[in-house]
Amino acid sequence: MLKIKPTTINDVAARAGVSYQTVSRVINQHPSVSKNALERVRQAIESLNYQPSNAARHLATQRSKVIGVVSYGTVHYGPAQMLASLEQAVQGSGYSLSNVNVSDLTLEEIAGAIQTLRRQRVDGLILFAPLIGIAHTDLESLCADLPLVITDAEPQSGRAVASIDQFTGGRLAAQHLIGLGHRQIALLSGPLTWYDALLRHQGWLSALQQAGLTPVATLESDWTPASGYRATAELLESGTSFTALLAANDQMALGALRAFHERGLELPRDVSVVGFDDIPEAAFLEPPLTTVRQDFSALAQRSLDQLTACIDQPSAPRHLTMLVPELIVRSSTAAPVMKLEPHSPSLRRKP
Amino acid sequence: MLKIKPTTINDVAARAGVSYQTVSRVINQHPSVSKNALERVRQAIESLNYQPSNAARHLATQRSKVIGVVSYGTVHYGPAQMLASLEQAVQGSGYSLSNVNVSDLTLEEIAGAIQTLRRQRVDGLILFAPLIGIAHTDLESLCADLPLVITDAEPQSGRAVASIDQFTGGRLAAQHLIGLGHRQIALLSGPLTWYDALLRHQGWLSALQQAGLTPVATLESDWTPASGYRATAELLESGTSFTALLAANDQMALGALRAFHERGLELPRDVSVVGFDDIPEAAFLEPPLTTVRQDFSALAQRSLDQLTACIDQPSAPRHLTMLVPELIVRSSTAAPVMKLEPHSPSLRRKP
DNA sequence: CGGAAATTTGTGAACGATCACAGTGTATAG
DNA sequence: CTATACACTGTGATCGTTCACAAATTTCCG
Repeated sequence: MLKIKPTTINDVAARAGVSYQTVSRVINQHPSVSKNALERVRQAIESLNYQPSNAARHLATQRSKVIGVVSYGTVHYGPAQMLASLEQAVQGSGYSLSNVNVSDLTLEEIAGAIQTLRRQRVDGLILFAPLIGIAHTDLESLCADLPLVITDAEPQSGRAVASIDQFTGGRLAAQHLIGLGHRQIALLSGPLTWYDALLRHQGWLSALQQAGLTPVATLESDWTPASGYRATAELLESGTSFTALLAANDQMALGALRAFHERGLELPRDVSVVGFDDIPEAAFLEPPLTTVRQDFSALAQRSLDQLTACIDQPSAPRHLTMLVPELIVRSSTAAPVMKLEPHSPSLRRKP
Repeated sequence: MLKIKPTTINDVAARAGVSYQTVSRVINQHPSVSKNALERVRQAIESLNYQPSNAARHLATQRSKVIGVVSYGTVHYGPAQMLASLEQAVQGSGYSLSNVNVSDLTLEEIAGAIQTLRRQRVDGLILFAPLIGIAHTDLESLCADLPLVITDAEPQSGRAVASIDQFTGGRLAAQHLIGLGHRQIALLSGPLTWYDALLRHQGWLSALQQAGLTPVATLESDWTPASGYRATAELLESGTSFTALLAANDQMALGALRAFHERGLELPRDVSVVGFDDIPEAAFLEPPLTTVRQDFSALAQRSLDQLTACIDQPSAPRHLTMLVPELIVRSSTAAPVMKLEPHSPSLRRKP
């Protein structure tokens, strides 16, 4: 298990015939270095392929230049996209990312993730785990005095929050259907332990309520196409009558599409469906899916900007950023067939 | 910009009334600590919410306990899945992951990524960037004496490689179509700068050749549904006659599906399509997609096992792991309609 | 050419942990 | 009751870097 020691600042100094401090100055672009020394040190660095040790630097400067991320469900489209966007956004900012993905939304898991990141002495924290059920006081004590930006969580006073306005997104989707004339609308939610899922759900309800409607059915499933399929199949079996379905993400909408197809129902003639996310597949489904697009890279950029602001100036005021998502109308939605027609479009109306 | 200093081993020692060394022993579970001291230190750690500094530890022990990852294209399904699986796999191994996603497959980008990871003094490297065009000698000098596992790259002697056997995957897909009786097969490749794309392509060709066939068309696009759609549309416009299409991933297959739909072609009656990846959506498309499934979590686990073996014992022999992907037959493939029938299934045959 | 100012360079201590070794104190044996 | 082993505890040096300060060198001006 021999391990060859990497070259250090001293090796470079010896090679260049200067003191280690001069090398340090070159690395940190300190102005008081003579042209001569600068050149020699540069060459020594080059020829030894020297890279300064982040750990030693961190120890000496008391800043790790690492931003911690606590994520959840990165196998799903939204979180995966968010993570990739964050990675993109830190490029060139001088920071690097350290991500811990929690497999469960328990307080223990979250606490464990934060502790892992504390051991790394991260300079700040971006939380994009839906924190329903985690008391703010717990979070407070876990993060202590760490600069923190929360994503996908309820706005809390005194905390920097950057979110996509899921509530408005939900309203947008529902209003679209209502505007088309739908009055019998079923809801296919994500797991309501996710803050996003809850907010989209509440957004739907808000719009329905405003139009004097109540959902004809409320289903909850787990974001996957399979669960969306099952839930929709059950709904159809139950004989509930509806003309439109609001799904909390595109994958579940896809499962629903499949359930409709299998029963010979056509979109948008027999049912309208609105998804959420605008996954790359959405435009190419049969039919192309009307959905709500979220701008993850903008969210990532904002989160990062806010966090770095907090790090540089802890006294700075905490902002609350809300990005409004965008409704993308495609072909999975249309006006419902007139109620007066003899062959009513309502599905399997109970006898 | 005041920064409250995190608690150190000395704070704990003072609190517990012992020396810092005793605290260190408790942290590292050294046996020679009296029950009394152990208990007091534990309480001090608890009440101060102490977390040892990884950086200081790293400096003293000369091991960072970090594994570096160089990835490419993590917005796409495969790489994203691989990354999530790796994250899953390191949980509890004592290591943590540091990922750098390169935006370009140039030598400079790769070199930059590796340097970033060298500054972190990673204990080992997992490369899952398709390294076509990067000379082995370059790689050799970049990684010097770092334990290294390569994924998605050509087998190199002396290097540990863990891959999914894309070539065989491609063969499987092609053989399936050939077995069904297809003889006019078009190919829809990914960008051939990706090693995976190239290998799948070669696998297809190999199976076709073995059956005495040549592809009726060869398209190359960029993994996205949109590009798959465009390529397929162009193919249809060109009037080329074919009964089946091999796509290098499911998303491009989806784009193709859409192009067929729009022209009134039905699957699998008029055309058969095989994808690659088995994305969660695949089973719910219209029609459910026949595809080739890759086991990313197995790949991640293997890569990690190999790497840790290399780290613990650099002299250990390098293995070459090949995971065979699995053909998932669904409803997008069927035997072609008989050629003898009056209304031939071949598409837009040139006059 | 002398001396002050400015520029450049070097020295010692610190960061927070571990390692190697040298002390304690207590029990066990002769 | 002394000698020896053993369990436990503490001290100094170290890892690779930066910081604060001091020393050495150069530049400038009268």
